Amino acid sequence: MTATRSSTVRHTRFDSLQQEAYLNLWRTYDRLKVVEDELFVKYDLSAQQYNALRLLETVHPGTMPTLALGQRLISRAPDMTRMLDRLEERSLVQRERRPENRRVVEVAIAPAGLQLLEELSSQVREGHKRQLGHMTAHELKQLIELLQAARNPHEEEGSRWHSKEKS
Amino acid sequence: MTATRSSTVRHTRFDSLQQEAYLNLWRTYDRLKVVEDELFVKYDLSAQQYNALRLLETVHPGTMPTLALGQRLISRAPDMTRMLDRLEERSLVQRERRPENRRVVEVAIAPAGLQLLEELSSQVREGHKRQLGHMTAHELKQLIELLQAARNPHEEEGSRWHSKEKS
DNA sequence: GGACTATAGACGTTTCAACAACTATTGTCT
DNA sequence: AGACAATAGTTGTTGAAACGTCTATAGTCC
Repeated sequence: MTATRSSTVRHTRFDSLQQEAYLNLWRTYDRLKVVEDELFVKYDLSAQQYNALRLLETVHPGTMPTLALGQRLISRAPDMTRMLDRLEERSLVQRERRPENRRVVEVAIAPAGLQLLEELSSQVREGHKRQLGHMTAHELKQLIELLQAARNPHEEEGSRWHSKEKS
Repeated sequence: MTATRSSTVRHTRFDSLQQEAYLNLWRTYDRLKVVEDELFVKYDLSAQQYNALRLLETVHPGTMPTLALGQRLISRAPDMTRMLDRLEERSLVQRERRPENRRVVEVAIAPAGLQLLEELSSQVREGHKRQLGHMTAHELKQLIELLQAARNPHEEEGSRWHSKEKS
């Protein structure tokens, strides 16, 4: 009687279904992140920086206060100042203080930043295809919905990531 | 005629379904990670370190070579040496070189490490409940399956994270 | 069995992230 | 108007991650 991998054994590595889900989430994120990072390192960018540029692009030619930008990033960024320092050094963004309120620093994407995004756009698209191109549209939609449901209680009510109840 | 949020508008923030899925994955991981980190900082641990201790626990009272441990962690860790330095300083693990092969360093969890895990176990369980306790078992299983499918092509064939085809 | 290669880890350095403390500016309250 | 509080960033510091290089040991092949 050799022991076969029966489905009742399946969860032995995990303490609970919640844990299994979380560790799978972590692992999956980590694996897919590798694909994305491969692309960005070639341009000396972090995913987070790319994300910031993308956000600034959406308001271009307008601007955005430093902190507002930080709050809208996917992953929380407590050190916007230095991140913007690096982007500004490379002329990817511009900063200015306006006389109306000299506390806030308004940030805008610079021409070089727009050009970089342009240059990257097709590669990023291909990267996402390499990451998840093997999944069907139906699977992806289902995954997205479940992920939203999973994090929803952890999002603030008004956040762009928060989704309201269906009913 | 006020514009309602019709479902056709839903994807405007994303370039593709793959991108939407990946960014949702990232965001969800980031949000849930916050919950876990809250717990671990109280014990001056990183999630990665906790993970390493858990792995060592599974082989206790046996040992594991440094690199093997690094490869089995959820997220890749290129600097096991110093991570183990820190754990050893706190007497959570022990290391030794054996005469059979003086290249490899065998790592074992130490009594203090076992005790720490014991101390943490219920809190970790509660943490996972706080993270995902609002999801039904069915949803969690579905999520797990989709996550596995999503990362599967990015796992090595023999990895503990790789799942074979169903058929 | 000596040269060559492969393996396992350690170490030096640079860069980033996180946290706290600090500065400058504006708003509020009496 | 002056004192106090709140807002928006900045800066210092410490710890950890990433990367490549370096050392020690073991296996392989004339």
